[in-house]
Amino acid sequence: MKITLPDRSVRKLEVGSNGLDIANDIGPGLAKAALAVSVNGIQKDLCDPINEDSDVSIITIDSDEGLEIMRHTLTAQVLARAVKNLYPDAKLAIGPTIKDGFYYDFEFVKPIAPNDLEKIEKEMQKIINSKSAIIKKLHSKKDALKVFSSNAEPYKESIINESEQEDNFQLYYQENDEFVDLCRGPHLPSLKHIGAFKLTKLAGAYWKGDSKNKMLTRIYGTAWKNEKDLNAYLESIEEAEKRDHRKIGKEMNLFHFQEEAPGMVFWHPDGWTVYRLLQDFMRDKLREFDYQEINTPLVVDRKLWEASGHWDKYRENMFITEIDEEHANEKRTNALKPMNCPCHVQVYNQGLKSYRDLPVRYAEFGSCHRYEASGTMHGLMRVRGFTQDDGHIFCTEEQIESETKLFIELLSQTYRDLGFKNFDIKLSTRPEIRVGSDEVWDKAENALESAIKKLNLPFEIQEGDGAFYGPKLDFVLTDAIGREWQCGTFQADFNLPERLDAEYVGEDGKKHMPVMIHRAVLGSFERFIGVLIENYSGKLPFWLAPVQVIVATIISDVDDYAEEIIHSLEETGIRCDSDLRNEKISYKVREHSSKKVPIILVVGKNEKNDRTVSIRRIGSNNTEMLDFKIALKQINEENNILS
RNA sequence: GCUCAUAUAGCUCAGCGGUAGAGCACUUGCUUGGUAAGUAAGAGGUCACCGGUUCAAGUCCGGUUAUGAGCUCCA
Repeated sequence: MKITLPDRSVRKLEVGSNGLDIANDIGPGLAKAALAVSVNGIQKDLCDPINEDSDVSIITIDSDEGLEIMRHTLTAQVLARAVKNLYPDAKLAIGPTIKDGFYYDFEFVKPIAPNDLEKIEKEMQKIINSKSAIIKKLHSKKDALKVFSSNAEPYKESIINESEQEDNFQLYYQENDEFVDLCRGPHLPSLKHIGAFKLTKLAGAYWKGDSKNKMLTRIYGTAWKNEKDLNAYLESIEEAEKRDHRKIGKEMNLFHFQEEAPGMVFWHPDGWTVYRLLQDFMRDKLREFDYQEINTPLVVDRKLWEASGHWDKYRENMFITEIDEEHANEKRTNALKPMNCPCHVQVYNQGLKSYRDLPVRYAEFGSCHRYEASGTMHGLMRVRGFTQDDGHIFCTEEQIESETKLFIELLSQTYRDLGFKNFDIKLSTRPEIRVGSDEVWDKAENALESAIKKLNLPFEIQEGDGAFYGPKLDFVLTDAIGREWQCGTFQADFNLPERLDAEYVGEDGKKHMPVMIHRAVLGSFERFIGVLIENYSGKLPFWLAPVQVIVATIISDVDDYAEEIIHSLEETGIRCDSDLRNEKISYKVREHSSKKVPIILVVGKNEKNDRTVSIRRIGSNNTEMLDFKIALKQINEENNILS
C-alpha cells in the first residue's frame, strides 16, 4: 500500500503496517520520538494497523497534537492509576485534556485536600519512572462492561452503556499492572515519553456537567514537553496573578466591594476618574458616529417587562421591588432594569417615525442590575450592578449591512485607541429555539456575514449560538498577555420591535416594523475597566491615568517652585498633585511608582535654580532633565493624543 | 445555585482551648536627605455575624453572610 507523508513523498509498505513501522521506515530517530500517528487526519495509536493507501503523519511531542496526546496519557493513565493506587475506593469518571493541561474527575469516598496533591504527584512520578509500555486491547461491549463491573467503576459502565457502538471498546493497560482505563485514545506507546507536569488545583465538578448530578472531585494539572516549558507556563500564570485587577484596584485605591452590596462597585475618587474619562471618551466616539444619547428609568413597572418577555424569560435574574403598602396606597411591582432595550423602544415609539428617520441610533450609558448567581461574581468582571455602553439602532432590513460596517468601524477605532490591536469576530447563527421566519433569519445572517466579508475581516462561525431573537456578532479582544475577553456585541433583533409595537411609515405610506440592533462596544464600563487594569497591569495610558503627574520635592526649600509647577499643570487640565512631605526622594518615588503614576517630576535645588524638572516615567528607571516649559508642553501633547 | 476552602489592625499575614501578634501604612519626634522603603516612639482589634460545647472559645462544633478556586449559568 502507498503511504503519503506530509511532504507528499510516498512510501510503499505492506498492508497492515502500523505507525511505528512507518516511522522506522523513515528513520530510527523518528521511530524513537513517535508518539502516535495521524491517518487521513484521524489520530491513531502507533500500534494500529493501516490497511489501505493513506495520508500519514507521525506525531511527536513537538506538535500541539503530540503535546495533547502526552497530556491525555498523563491524566488517563498516570493520574488515574496514581489515584487508584493511593485511594483504591475512588471511582474513575473522565479525564480529558484542556488548554495547557488536563483534568480527571473522581468520586472519592473521603474528600481529599489540596495538600494531598503532592502525594499524588509523587505517586505519578513513581509510575512514570517505571517507563511501562502502554498496551491497547479491544473488547466487545459485554466484555468491557464485565471488566468495569468487576473493578466497580460505575461511571465507566455508564459511559459504555450509553455508547452506541457494540465492539472495539478501547481499553488501555500498562505492562505489569492491573490498572485499566477505557479511552478513545490514542495514547503514548510508553510512559517514557511523559514530559514535565504539575498538579495545579482541586475543584468540584458535576458528573457530565449537569448540576442535577453528583458533584465529583476534579484534579487539574498542567503538562509540557520539558521543565523549561513548564516553568515558562507557571511564570505566565504568576504574571496573570500579578495583574489581577482586584489586587491592583486595591493598591491603586480605585474601588471596593462590601458585604452589604455584593456585586456592586463602590468607586473611589481615582477609580471614578478613570470611569468618567472612559465614559467621556466613549461619548465623543458615539457623537462622531451619529448616535443620540438618551437616558431611561432604572425602576420600571412589571407590565413593561411582561410585554418585552423579560418577566417570562429573565425574571430569575431580575431585582424585583415591591412598594411598602403600609406607607403607600398603591400596590405596584417594579423591577430594576436588567437591560435597556425595552426602554429604548419606548423612546423610539414617541412620535411617528418615517423611513426617512431611519436609522435611528440611540445610545445610553445604561445602569443595569442583574441578579447573578452568587458563585459567578468576580471582581469588576462579573457584577450585579453595571453600566453598559449600550445602544440600539432602529433600521430597515436593508440597512443592517451598512450598520454592521459602521459599527465595526466604531469598535475597531475604539479598541485601537484603548490599546488593543487585535480582536476576533464570532458570528453566532440561528439557535434551535428561536422566533421569526427562516427567510428573516437568512436575511439577517447574510447581512451580518456579507458586511464582515466586505470589510475583509476574518471571523469564526458559531453554529446555533445566536440569541433567540436574532443572529449576533461577538467581539473578542486579546490583551497584552494573550488572554481573550469578550466585550463588544452586535445583535440583530426581529422580535422585540414586534412585541413592543415599534413602527415606521414606509415609502408606501404603510406601517412597517423596524429591525432593532442591540450593540455595545465596551460591554460594561465595570468589566472593561477590569480588562484595562489587567491589560496594562495598572499602568494606564497617560490620558486615562487618574493621577497623571506627581511633583515631588527633594528639600523643603523648593516647595514654592513645586507649587508653581502644579499650578501651571492644573491650568492646562493635567490631573496632578504635589508631594512636599518630609521624606526622602526615593521613598516618594517608590510610593508613586507603586501607585502607577505615569510621570514623576522631581525638583530640588538645581531644578529650582535652572527652572528645570527631572522627569521620570513609570516603568523606567531613567530620568531626564528638561526645561520646565518644554516639559509642560510635552506633557500636554501627550495628554492630547486622543482628543 | 452547587462543591471545597477562607474570614484576626487600613493592607499582607502569623497565632489554633488559658491576658490578641509581626511587617507595611497611620500619628508624633529627630532627620532637608538627588530617583523604588532614613530613624525612634506612639496609637490602632466585639479576632465576619448568630448559636452551641467547655470552668474557659480567634482557636472546637453547627448555621448565616461575604470572598476565593472550580462547576453550572451569562455574554
